[in-house]
Amino acid sequence: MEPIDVFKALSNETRLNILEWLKEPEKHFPKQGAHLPKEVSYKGGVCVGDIQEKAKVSQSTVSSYLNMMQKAGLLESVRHGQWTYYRRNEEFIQQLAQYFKTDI
Amino acid sequence: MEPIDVFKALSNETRLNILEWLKEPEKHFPKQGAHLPKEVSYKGGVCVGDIQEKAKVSQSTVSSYLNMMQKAGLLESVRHGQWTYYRRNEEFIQQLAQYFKTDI
DNA sequence: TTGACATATCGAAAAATCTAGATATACAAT
DNA sequence: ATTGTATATCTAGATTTTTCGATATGTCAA
Repeated sequence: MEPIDVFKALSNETRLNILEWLKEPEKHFPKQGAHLPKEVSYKGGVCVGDIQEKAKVSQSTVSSYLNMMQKAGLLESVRHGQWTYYRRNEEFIQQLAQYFKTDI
Repeated sequence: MEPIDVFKALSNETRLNILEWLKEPEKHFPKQGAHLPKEVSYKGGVCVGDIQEKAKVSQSTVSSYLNMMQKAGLLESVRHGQWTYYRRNEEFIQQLAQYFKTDI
């Protein structure tokens, strides 16, 4: 875990919003999972396009944001067909909260 | 509390180090408190010069780092004579850990 | 009150980040 | 095969951050 990369990822309003939205995907992304067939269970995953629409930044920007957050460990993704679904990496975020509590 | 300012403050190796050093000032700053007279009790406070020496960045840089961290809420300071002593704002950091746990 | 020292602030160059549009890639449907 | 759609990558200009040296301010000591 690279704390600095995590903090950098969190140092941006839009990225922080994305992380919060993904806590309650069904609330913030009503159309969520529209393309996800049932045999692929990826609970809470939201595709890039839906996130882009809500975040109101360009497609390339949201793509690189998501990539950055994933590299930092905050998100995980799965590609299905032409869509990439991102969701929070709750296990990592849990560890992070622990790290924060004990190390910061 | 402005989470983004906090995360920006933590997005730098040197600043992160300073925060960690200040968890155990007597360990990391052996000469700590050399100028602090006993009647001023400011436990754990370390003066700018000592921090600069350890951080190995310029005086102006360390001064602005400390100011930034204080504005973010992470540090608090007291001036005594010609020295300014900085220490962790543990109460704030505590709240922060809580925020992190519940909101991130 | 002058000189020395600690810290803060200013101004600027270099580096990093932000963000978009253009293009590439991957897949789906026809 | 071709076209359309979703996402990723590339490129580049704008903005922000980093970091320093120079200078200013505040304080102590002689």
